Amino acid sequence: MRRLSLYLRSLEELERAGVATVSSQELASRGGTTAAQVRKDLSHFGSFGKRGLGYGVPHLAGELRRILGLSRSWRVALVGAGRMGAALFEYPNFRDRGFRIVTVLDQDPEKVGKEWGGIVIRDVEGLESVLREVRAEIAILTVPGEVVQEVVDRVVDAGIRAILNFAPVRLRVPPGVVVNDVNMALELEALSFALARGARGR
Amino acid sequence: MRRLSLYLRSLEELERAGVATVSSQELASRGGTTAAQVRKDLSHFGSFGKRGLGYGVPHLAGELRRILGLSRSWRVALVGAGRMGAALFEYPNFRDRGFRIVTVLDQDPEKVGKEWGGIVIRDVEGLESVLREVRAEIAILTVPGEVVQEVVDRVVDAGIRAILNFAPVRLRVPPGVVVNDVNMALELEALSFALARGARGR
DNA sequence: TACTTTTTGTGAACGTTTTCACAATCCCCT
DNA sequence: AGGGGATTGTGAAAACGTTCACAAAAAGTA
Ligand SMILES: NC(=O)c1ccc[n+]([C@@H]2O[C@H](COP(=O)([O-])OP(=O)(O)OC[C@H]3O[C@@H](n4cnc5c(N)ncnc54)[C@H](O)[C@@H]3O)[C@@H](O)[C@H]2O)c1
Ligand SMILES: NC(=O)c1ccc[n+]([C@@H]2O[C@H](COP(=O)([O-])OP(=O)(O)OC[C@H]3O[C@@H](n4cnc5c(N)ncnc54)[C@H](O)[C@@H]3O)[C@@H](O)[C@H]2O)c1
Repeated sequence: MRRLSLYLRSLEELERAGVATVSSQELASRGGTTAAQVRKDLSHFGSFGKRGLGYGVPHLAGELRRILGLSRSWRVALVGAGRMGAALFEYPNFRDRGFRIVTVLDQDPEKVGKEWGGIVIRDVEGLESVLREVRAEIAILTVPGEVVQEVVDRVVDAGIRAILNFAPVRLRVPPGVVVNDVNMALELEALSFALARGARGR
Repeated sequence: MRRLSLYLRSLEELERAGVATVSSQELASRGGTTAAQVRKDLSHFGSFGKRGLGYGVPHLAGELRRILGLSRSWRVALVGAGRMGAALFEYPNFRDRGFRIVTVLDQDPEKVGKEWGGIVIRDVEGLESVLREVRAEIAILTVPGEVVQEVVDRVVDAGIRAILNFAPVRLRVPPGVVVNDVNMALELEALSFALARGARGR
């Protein structure tokens, strides 16, 4: 359920603003959906509200964090210290939400050994042992599309079961491993489609 | 239809490999879907295949490019010359697919006037006139979440009708303007959810 | 306590998307 | 030229997701 994250984001805003309770109506308008949708989504995981009153903001936020697995922090390995990898590494928002990059790996001898904010870039050569050593649980892959499948096979071998992939390539993984893709080209093409459609009929 | 882009990507691979025709079955397995799905998707826009034979690879690729609006090139404005903006600017894949970044804008006086690969970073102060001057059609926004709504209002004023937003903020736009979000934190949270779910029941 | 107001939780209705199944069509081979 | 094998295009069925509508519950009011 992708919308739970959005609700959590709204709840955190409300928490900071010191609001005590919120109705499904209010959550819906902030999340860009409907009140019935919010209630259905939440009721799927339990009964968190009080009839006539709404949902307790800190309580619901806590429940959502628990459901989403965000009440703990996750150990993340970043493979590919290129431009995209650097942007992600320096982005503070991930760490704030419980995703800690604990190691960075690359193939380029120019980059291996360099230090990024206290973390030394390791050689991808020793990927399996490094990932086990740092007990990484999630891998973010910002390597070129030509090599990403090979890297995937190795991180899966190293025991990783969750992967965030930036290469525009469909990955093959064994059952039990979750892959999410971030495909910006696809989003741009969706815009192109909408503009082209708008310019023609409808 | 988001899947059309995926089919096109497969078709381009097949084109490079010199394959002449492809069946819905083959396209489906490459795109991670089913043969019936591929045929339904395509039949919605016309009848592009030959029964008993499959689809002509170059022909179908051409049709998909036309449908997706990729047979022309689009003029893109990049607002926010930070880390993410820099990674996107240097990424050759977008230009190859017909998205040409024609101007870059930022607020920081340190950055304004600098040159990035032949393009001078302009001051966001003059956003409306710059966007009209370069005839931008799509805006990519890589500015901080605190200011993104203000920037959106201005690019819409400047005539932009398609926006790719990287800030983790829900944008409000008038009807007729399309917004796509790239929300990496959300993708990470989906991984966290899957891992937490896997560790508990099911 | 009884009545009113508010808002949840949820079965049922509705709409959309996916899958199924098969006749129609095309190429190829003899 | 005609039959065989392959694969599309597409209605119909099934699955899935969203919206509706309302009884049940909570809290305030008198
Ligand atoms: N830059 C962008 O804006 C952008 C946008 C969308 C998608 N992507 C995708 O993200 C990925 C990375 O893009 P980028 O722009 O950062 O590229 P980049 O060339 O700047 O970085 C790639 C890095 O991966 C390293 N690398 C290569 N092979 C490796 C291997 N086998 N193991 C470990 N590291 C290896 C390289 O040394 C380099 O540091 C690509 O797949 C690209 O398609 C990038
Ligand atoms: N870096 C990442 O990996 C990452 C990941 C996900 C989302 N994002 C989002 O992308 C956006 C940019 O992130 P970043 O890491 O590049 O930040 P950044 O601070 O490196 O860059 C932001 C840039 O925007 C400019 N800017 C500020 N206000 C502006 C304005 N009003 N008009 C024009 N330019 C302005 C700044 O001068 C700066 O150059 C943020 O919204 C962030 O949440 C970034």
